[in-house]
Amino acid sequence: MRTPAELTTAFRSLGLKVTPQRQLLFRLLHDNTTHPTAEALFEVASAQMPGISLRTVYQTLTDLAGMGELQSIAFGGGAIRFDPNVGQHHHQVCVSCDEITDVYVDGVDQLNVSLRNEPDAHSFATASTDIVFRGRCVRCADTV
Amino acid sequence: MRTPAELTTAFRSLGLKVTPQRQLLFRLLHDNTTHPTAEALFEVASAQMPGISLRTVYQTLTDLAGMGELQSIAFGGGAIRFDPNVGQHHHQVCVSCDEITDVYVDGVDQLNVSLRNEPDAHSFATASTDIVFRGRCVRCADTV
DNA sequence: ACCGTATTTGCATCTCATGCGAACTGCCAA
DNA sequence: TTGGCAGTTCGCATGAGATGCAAATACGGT
Repeated sequence: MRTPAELTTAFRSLGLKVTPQRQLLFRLLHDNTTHPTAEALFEVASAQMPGISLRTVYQTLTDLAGMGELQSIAFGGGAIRFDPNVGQHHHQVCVSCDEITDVYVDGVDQLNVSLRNEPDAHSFATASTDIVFRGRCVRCADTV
Repeated sequence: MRTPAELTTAFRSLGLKVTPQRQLLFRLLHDNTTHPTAEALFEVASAQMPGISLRTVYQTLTDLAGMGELQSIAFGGGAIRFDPNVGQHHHQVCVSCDEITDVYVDGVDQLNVSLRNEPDAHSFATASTDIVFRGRCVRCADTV
């Protein structure tokens, strides 16, 4: 997503207001690589702004996602996670500690997709491809 | 997953009982390609066995998934979906009608994965790879 | 500084999923 | 075939994640 300063301009030009709550969330999300849930972000935000509402965090996350500034991803772990990296990338998920890491993959568009009883699946118009690698991160590989 | 007959034997040999409810669910799930949610399966089951409990459906789905007879997959759509196809495959999801189709992909193991500031991501021990293609199915491509 | 409108907040509500215990039943053993 | 233990079913309560709603508040253009 864009910088807090750029988001401030973007929000204003859309008739949206830039409140202290939103500014805080802009800062907490910018360059954030932890793929936080709404609750997790709320915890961090609360530490810096006691009293901020979980509802506001949800609201702002929804707004940002709607503007294309955030990607929301649903892994199996219950809550939805938010990713300020909206570029073309994929994810590695550690099955042990749930750490999520952004990864970049070559050759995705060249994958050969086929249905079970047909030569190919060209009839489906793919708009995006999401790849999730599940396994063990370096740290957890040792502690097996 | 295996056939209802095979599952019956498998359950018995594990000390688990084969009830009419379970037999019905075995039948409804075998060769089922609709990737149903627990609720969806409950609806179909209720039609054939009025009074069956949603709780029982959840219970049996959990059991089957634990035995490796079902794969549970979390797309963004809220409820978890179950897939009796436990072979190596991936999914196409129609963003318009939510239809999910199994697809087979070549070359997954040859994908070149890299981190942002490192040559590769070999430090991560990938155990499985899940690919989701999002787009429009044949039917929904027309009705744009 | 004013005022209209967007936002924040807290609470209620909703969905999906699981915990729990009483009643029931499959199925092994005698 | 029957008895009885252990696994199941089922309904209700509970919990997590997320959203609807309305009153009070505050941003920001004028």
